[in-house]
Amino acid sequence: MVDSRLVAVRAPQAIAEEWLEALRAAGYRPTAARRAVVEIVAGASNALRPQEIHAQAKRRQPKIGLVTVYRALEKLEELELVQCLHLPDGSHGYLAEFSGHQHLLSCTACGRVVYFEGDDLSGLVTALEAESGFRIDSHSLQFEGLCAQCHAREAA
Amino acid sequence: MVDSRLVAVRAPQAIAEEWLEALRAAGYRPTAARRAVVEIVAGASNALRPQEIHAQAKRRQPKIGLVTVYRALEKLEELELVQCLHLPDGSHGYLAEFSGHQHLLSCTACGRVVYFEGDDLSGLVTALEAESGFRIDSHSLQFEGLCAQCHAREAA
DNA sequence: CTTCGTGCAAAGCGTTTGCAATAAA
DNA sequence: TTTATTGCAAACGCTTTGCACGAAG
Repeated sequence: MVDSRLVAVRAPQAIAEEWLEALRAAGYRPTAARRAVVEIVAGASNALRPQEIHAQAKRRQPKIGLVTVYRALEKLEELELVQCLHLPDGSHGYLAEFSGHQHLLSCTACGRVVYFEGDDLSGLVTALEAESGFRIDSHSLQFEGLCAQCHAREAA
Repeated sequence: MVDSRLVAVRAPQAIAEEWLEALRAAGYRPTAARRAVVEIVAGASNALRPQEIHAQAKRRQPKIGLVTVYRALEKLEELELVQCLHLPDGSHGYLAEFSGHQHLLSCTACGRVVYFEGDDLSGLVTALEAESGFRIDSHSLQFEGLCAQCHAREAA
């Protein structure tokens, strides 16, 4: 039996301030546009597409362009503050990257994402390396299903 | 400790004939274009992009179009003969789908793919369902690393 | 003033669709 | 002949790039 543990999420504002500080430390300017993107992604509980982030950001910064969102995400990804995941339709979703090695559980209906950690794949990795001759560097483990709300909605 | 087992691969020609028969059975016509695509994908040891398949297919069927490759892959995927995986750059790679639930181990250097089965994630799934409220439908587990050849080449 | 960031427009890429010509049943 | 299939071109959506304007240090 493998141990798992859902990950506690910190306050979005705290994360946002932390990210802006990290940007500053890396020599990037904490502009209004970047602040908007940072606050949206830090406060989201599911993976957001650049378009969705852009739509939300325009409510705060009406003149912000989609391109600026892409470029802000690029910086955040570079600093390992957000992670990018490939969605089924080929586009990308961005979400906060928490410390440590974690995996995702995503809802196929609403896109909600929950993180967990505590998988222990080391035994499998060792066995595979011995059998295949590969040197295994990384793995990705992702679960999909329906979250409680969507499950209830489906039943109705 | 989790058990793993590498998967034995059948002869490419046998797979190709099987796929053509499956297409026929599903009411699709086994045309020259489809034969080319089928033989290429069935004989590949790594995931191929539509463009790569097209390039190889043109050597047999010079007039074949990229679109035809996409449509052939669509049918093969529908019949669950090939599976499509999302590559890091956002494009897709296609490869033979073997029976049973299997996972991949891919080489980051050369693209070679090895399959394995025997992971047991049921305990983790049960624990996650209880903690998150999700109903988990599927999971994907993928390992990346360097295959023996590329590992040796890197050392040189 | 110098450097970085922005927005716009246009290009790039993988993929999909519309349609007339073609090949299979 | 009837129906599926093909190839071409064009459209599409997501993402990236070039460039001049604007803002931050």
